[in-house]
Amino acid sequence: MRARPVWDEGTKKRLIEAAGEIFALHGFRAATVREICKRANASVSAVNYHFRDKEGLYEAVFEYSHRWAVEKYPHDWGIGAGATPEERFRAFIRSFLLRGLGDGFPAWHGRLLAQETANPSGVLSKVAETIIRPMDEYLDGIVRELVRRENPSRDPDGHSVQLSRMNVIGQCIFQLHARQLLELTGLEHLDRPQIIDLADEITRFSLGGIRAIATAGRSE
Amino acid sequence: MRARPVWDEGTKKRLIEAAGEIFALHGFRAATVREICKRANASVSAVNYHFRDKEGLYEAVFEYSHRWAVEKYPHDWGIGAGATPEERFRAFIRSFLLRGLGDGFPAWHGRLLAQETANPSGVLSKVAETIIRPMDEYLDGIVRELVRRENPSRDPDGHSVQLSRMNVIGQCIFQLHARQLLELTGLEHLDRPQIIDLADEITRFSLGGIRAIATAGRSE
DNA sequence: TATTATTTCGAACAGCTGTTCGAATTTGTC
DNA sequence: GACAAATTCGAACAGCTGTTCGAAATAATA
Repeated sequence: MRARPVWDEGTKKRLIEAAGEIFALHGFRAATVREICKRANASVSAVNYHFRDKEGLYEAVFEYSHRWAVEKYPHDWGIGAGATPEERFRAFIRSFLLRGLGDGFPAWHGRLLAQETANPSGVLSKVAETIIRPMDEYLDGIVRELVRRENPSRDPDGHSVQLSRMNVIGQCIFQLHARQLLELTGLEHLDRPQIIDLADEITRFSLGGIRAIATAGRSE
Repeated sequence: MRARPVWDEGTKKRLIEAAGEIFALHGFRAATVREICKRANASVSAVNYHFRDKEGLYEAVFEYSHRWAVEKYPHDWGIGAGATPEERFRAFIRSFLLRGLGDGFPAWHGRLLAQETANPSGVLSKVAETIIRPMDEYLDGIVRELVRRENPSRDPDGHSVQLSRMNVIGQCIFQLHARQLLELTGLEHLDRPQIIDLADEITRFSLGGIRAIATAGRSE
């Protein structure tokens, strides 16, 4: 006569989605299993049954959100094969921000990465190889092209390229943090065109920055 | 016959410094009073005696580190009164990074801010007025000058200025996060000249970005 | 030295944490 | 419908959390 799991489509899936929101909001350590289960309308022991651990749940969340992210917003999102470096650069930033700010239901993908950046939990290293490294290498290729274009006379300086990459990612991740903070204090959600506008402005800013780095001498 | 507090210069001060390190490392919520007291060689009840709360300790840490920061690395660090906007901009970024990456003993000041950015604890709002807002307004003035210089024909667009500010701060905070992560995985500490080099590269990048934003039309 | 206030300590507290376990329930297969 | 496997549940667990409290120790004052 008590709660029958009829109205749902799998406790497992509900747990992953609830956990994604909570983990993205509080980080791994501060998030509690009980809060997750409450949001998922499941008992606390369900986590251990389906995922063995709180950590196992965390990994599952990462895997789930990563699969969703690369499927819905791949790095070359919305552009063709023969696109210019600028276009690919813009597409990369757009998809990055849409992954973290969009209202698609697992919109917490980017914020998970942001949380891990601020407070690495140890689980990160397991998924870093499958999530962060490919992203970083993809961006590296674009930046190298941009630098080479700006200064064809010599090979891009690896140090400068790395710095430019970090600056771009830093701007994007800061947007995720700032938005999360602002929305908690009662700011409206950004809709899709606004996110794209924001992405394009960051693109413009970063292109200017990369040019400034590329055209300068190696050392001051 | 037991531990006599002779060898120290005040439990209170030791607690604040130990707490600074731990809070900067784990954030407010994940840091534990017991770990702090262990590092400070004090009993757990000392926190409640001197600071009433864990939260009170946190506020004391902020106040302490803020006072240290503005004294040792003010925003106009190392430049004279009649400096150009570029020089003031560079000085701002240098002091920001030195506050968070330097090896001065409360080097955790910047990381505290970074932690609060990633996971606002509620205490932040109390200190935001005294720490973040002045910093933001100072930076705002510089960026406005830079934009006006680039495009004297019209007043700086407030939206663009805000975005440029966020981008600059985002790059700097990301450096703090990235460094903390890299150092945990066994990377060497940056020494002072390296930090200054890094600051100057970020300065160059950001100047290029600001110029790109300033010279572009308001809307695409 | 006697007396008072300040500081420190360890033990104990209630509450929350992740996890385990057996019973109850649902689902799948014949 | 009968049986077995998979799933869900609530209760209970040991461990850690921040905090409290009275006693012990120190410092200050006379």
